[in-house]
Amino acid sequence: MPPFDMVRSMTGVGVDVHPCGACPVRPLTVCAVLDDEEISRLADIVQTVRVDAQHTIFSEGDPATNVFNVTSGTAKLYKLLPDGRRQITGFLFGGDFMGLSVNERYAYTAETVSATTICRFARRKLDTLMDEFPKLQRRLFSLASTELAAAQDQMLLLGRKTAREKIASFLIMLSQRAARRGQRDNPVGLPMGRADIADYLGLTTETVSRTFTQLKSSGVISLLENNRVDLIDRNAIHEIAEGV
Amino acid sequence: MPPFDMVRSMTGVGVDVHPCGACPVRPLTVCAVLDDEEISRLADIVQTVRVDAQHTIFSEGDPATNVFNVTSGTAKLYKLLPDGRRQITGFLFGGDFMGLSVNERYAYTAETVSATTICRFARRKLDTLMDEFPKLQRRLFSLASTELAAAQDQMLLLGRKTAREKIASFLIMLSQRAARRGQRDNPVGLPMGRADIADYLGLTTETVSRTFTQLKSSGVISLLENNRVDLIDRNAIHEIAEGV
DNA sequence: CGGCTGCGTTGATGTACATCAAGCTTGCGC
DNA sequence: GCGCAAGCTTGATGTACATCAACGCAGCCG
Repeated sequence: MPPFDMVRSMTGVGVDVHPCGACPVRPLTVCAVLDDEEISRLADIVQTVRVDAQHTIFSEGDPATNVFNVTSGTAKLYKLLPDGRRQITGFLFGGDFMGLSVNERYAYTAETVSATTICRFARRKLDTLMDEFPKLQRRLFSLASTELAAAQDQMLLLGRKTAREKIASFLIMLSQRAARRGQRDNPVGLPMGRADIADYLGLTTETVSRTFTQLKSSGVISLLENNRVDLIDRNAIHEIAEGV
Repeated sequence: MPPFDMVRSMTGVGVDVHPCGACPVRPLTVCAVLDDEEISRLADIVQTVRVDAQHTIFSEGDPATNVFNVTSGTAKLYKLLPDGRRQITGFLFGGDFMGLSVNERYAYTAETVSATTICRFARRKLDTLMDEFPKLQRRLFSLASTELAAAQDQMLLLGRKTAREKIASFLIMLSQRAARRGQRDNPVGLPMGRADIADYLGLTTETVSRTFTQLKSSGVISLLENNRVDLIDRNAIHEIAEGV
């Protein structure tokens, strides 16, 4: 599957879904700090595209010519080892920025999980705009700081938490991020499959599955239809997540 | 042990070791992008301090009033779970910046490993200076991007690599960073103890020790005095690290 | 000098999670 | 409606690494 990075028409990709002015996640994103005048300058260098589920946005090693902002849907970032072992380094939802860790070449592959709309910026043009609007630069720096803190949390999870604690942490994280997007924080939807969850948490699909059933048996969660999870005892889940 | 964050005189801490003009790691750090005039402005808000081994610089949860730059020695950053499990999220050597992931409060504890000299900046003053020198801001953003990419590598390591691959990756990383500082890339010194290595790689001290002896037996490394490691077959180590 | 302490190594055993292997459910094409 | 494929769950077994336990070897201090 060719990356759609620079391509305008290919399977599963549509262009110009909505203008920046009508962006549903503007207050969450990098755009939050810009006024209407400045947004229109940003709009000049952006292209909003729609991508179907399970499509590659860009691949590890590609020249990093673009950065992206997810406006709706779900995407994932991952790195591979030569024998196929995979680590998902992050899931992206509406409002999330993709490409902060970029240096010349993408250090990971980005793929959609569900149908997704994203804004695409040419990096060079965004750099120019950053020089013009220092608060844009400040904003991106602040986003990078936050993401760095999240990465450190994830290291603690991967290096030191048990399967049970990992799943509990994952559910809390999804719930909190849904709330930030203005959605209900319970029940929490799982747009990604078990394999993706496993590769995000450093587990196997079997262990993920078993741990869900175990949490269900102990009464702290309930598995609903459509891959949604009811956090019955949120407090207990939180304590499990923190390893108490 | 009280953090020395705001304290000028306490055990193991000395002040004003060298001026910025004579900074040995200036080309590696955030300061690389500033000219002499600008450096002198930076020097106004910086304090260079010397800290003995095994001292806490700041603790997780403290108000993040300062950021730091290590000029010599070794420090480590770590997060704890309530029951004492620990994840070291990074080691810092001369030239490394500390505090990029900071938001109001420190998200981790910083401790010296060996005797260390660090530059301390008041965050508020650095923020002001960033507004004045956009290239300073750009530089910090770029450092944050690089660190984010490193964090993703570490996630792959923690989530998907075997003990053998983790140790090999660790040695390669130390070697590359030594080279970047202008030091020899072989043999590589291990200023930290086995327990620190274990908590960085998500292992136990026993497994770290066994894995070192195993790598020694297979002839790719040799353990020298003073906790130094000779990378005999660098190529083999690289391949082990990448999981080939 | 001798005993103590901290750290690293090595050995014996245990276990959380991986691996291997079926079933089960759901959705889709024909 | 039937057959098939893909994904989830559950069970049996294996194993990499953790845990528990000695032991060796400096460095240090009395």
